[in-house]
Amino acid sequence: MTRASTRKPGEATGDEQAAVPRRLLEHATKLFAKKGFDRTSVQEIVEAAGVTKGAMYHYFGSKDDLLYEIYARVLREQTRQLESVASSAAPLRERLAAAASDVVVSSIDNLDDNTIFLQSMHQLSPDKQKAVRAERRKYHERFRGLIEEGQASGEFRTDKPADVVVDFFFGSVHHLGSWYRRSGSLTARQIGDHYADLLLDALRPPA
Amino acid sequence: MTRASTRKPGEATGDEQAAVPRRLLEHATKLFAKKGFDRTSVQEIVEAAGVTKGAMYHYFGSKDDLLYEIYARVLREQTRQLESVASSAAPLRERLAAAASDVVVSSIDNLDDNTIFLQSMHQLSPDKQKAVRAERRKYHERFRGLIEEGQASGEFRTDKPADVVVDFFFGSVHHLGSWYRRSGSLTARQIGDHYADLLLDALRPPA
DNA sequence: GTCGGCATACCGACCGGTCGGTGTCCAAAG
DNA sequence: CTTTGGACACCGACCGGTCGGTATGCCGAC
Repeated sequence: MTRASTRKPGEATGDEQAAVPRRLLEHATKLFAKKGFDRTSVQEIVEAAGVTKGAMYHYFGSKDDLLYEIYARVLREQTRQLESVASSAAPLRERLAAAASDVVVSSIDNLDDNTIFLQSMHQLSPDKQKAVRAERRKYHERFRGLIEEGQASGEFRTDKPADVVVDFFFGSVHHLGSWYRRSGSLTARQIGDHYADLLLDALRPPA
Repeated sequence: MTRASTRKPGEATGDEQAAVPRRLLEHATKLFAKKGFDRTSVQEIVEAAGVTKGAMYHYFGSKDDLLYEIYARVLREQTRQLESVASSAAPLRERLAAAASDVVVSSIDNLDDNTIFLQSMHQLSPDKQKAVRAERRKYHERFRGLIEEGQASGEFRTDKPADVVVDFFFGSVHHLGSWYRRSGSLTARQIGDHYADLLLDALRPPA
């Protein structure tokens, strides 16, 4: 209407640059994190993204779909990152420390996604929830593999089951969103290194 | 009508023993934990509790109120328990280990309340949310005090800020509900002791 | 002309909360 | 002993509003 310039779909137009699906995902993420999934209406999302419901239901099958896409993107990214660090040639302790610190930093960088994961996972439809859980599981198993490697080599204590340690650590990571504030005195990397130190030292064989 | 026996209000009647407010709280807890706060309708709660909406709004001011009462009860109990352990005469390391293990056990015993805390806290009205946060904060500060005591005495490492360690640990605790299953091979106390060990060992001064 | 890419109007379901009533018990009056 | 009155505990129909989703139409590009 008001905007008469010819443009190819998906191309930038100046103020509202990104393609429609991207904008929807972006604003949905922010709103879900701030108000929760159920309390964010589709109307709010499309208004924030500057489109209408028709546009949204043109690209996404449902409100659930939106949430699922947000999850899937984050999970893919974190899995990719872990795989890259874990399979490097560095010594085991360094690989684990890097993986631990990295996941903290990336969780802080994307605090919104993290918050959503925490609060809204259980509101997904059962089958989509299953898909997300399976992906998350793969991630945890890869991480656990690092710990088991250290237990086998004698570098890490063996009196604590590796899966308990993994759940222990990722509990901490998932909860970053509930207390970390950017205004705090510590940077994301500092927190990440602290967390990695705590994990590594907790894994030292007992005296 | 059908029940003609004389009884004092609040007294057991056989099949539906507990008083109405108690029953409401109990069933609300289960439903909130299973389906989330927003997805549980007042109608469902009162049906599960075997009463009507009129009864519920007679005892509680709102659906929010129900949630708040659930929180408050758990927080009071955990605070009481921590205070009792922390102020005992035992050596510091034992007090901290007991406090850590206890909070894990109590969190597992009341997995539902824990789940709700995680998922629904942000859906409370702002002022009630503030009240809950303040109470939670007091709890954390008491716990942090134990760690600072050990840092001052040289028993614990001082290169990690105590509040980071507290958030690290309680992240793990709050997330128990997302993975712990009663069908698993470890008892609540075993998990608690594992977690306490990990915490205490992570706090050992570095080599 | 027809097809993708939206906009707009609208539907039916549901939800939290309200409100006028009802049964029961107890205590004081007669 | 009987009556009365009213406090308490609860019932359940109902209301205003909101929400996810859909049906239909328009419009420029090819």
